[in-house]
Amino acid sequence: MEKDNMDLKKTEDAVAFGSSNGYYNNPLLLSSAFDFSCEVEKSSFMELLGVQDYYNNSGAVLDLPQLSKATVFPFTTVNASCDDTAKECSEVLNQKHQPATPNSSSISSASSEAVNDEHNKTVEQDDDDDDDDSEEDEGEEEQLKAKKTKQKRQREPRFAFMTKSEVDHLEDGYRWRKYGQKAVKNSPFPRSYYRCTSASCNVKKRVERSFTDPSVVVTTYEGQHIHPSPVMPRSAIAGVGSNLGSLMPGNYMSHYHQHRHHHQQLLVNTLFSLGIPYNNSNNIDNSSFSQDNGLLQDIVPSHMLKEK
DNA sequence: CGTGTTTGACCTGCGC
DNA sequence: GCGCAGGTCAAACACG
Repeated sequence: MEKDNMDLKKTEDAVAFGSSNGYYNNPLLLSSAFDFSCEVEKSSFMELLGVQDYYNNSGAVLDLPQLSKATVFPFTTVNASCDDTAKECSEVLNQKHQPATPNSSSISSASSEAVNDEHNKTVEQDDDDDDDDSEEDEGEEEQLKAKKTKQKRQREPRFAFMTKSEVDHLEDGYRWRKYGQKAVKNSPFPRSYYRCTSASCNVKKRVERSFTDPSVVVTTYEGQHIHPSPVMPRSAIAGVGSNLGSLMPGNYMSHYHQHRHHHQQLLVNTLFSLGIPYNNSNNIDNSSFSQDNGLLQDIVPSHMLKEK
């Protein structure tokens, strides 16, 4: 498990990069959270998405038929058991998440700011192994106590992605119930808090509009769904929605694989919400998903994985 | 009536 | 200790 954490930490080094390709002129900026743990996977994944061009360690310019172009940033991977304090993590990330191209486009910096800002807030978790989720629900005092302790100890892994969209709450294949809204300091746009409506699923998400670029929506997910997406298309369900991340107990997969799975799921959900088939340029038949493992290779043709 | 949203109050953590 | 900001709760409300 510790090794997994280390791997995940490495992926946190991913930086939100600006692109010199003027992607901000494109109708859609899609920035998502992927932890490409190795170059093979990264290239394969992007190839899968129909990426025409990508750069090592930088944002990739996607050339998707339905989108014109979009940019994917690998960022905001948060491991679930970082022992460091949030402060320490934030400091590290602050240093590392400087735009690679300082003179990149305005939206790039704006996005990066948003990302960094989000990231700073995102990288806060504790590693309480002594968690016992025993909660007595007798007596209001006990409830309150439980609430307090629970709130303090539990912090699910979070990650964010940014989407250029006119609507704040993007359809991602799951049903959400809004449970709060707060004004954000230094921003005219409020932050909305949503919770997955599925029983016993504690996934939350925050949605806020970047004040530096009001056309960009920053969505932050916390936790992982323990159920299939109720409204996912069959292809996506076959590829992601019904895989281990949905069907297996949370502790079955390593954190690492859970993250990978979740990021894939996020991408697929996001692309789906935008009307983009995630396998648009590949002949991936559903049979290949029948025994997936929630891993990248489950949605990437095998020949891609062989490429080095 | 069930489901989801709104919104003010409250709690918590953090910096000073 | 105090103030602030983020996050959550829950009653009231809206809507189909």
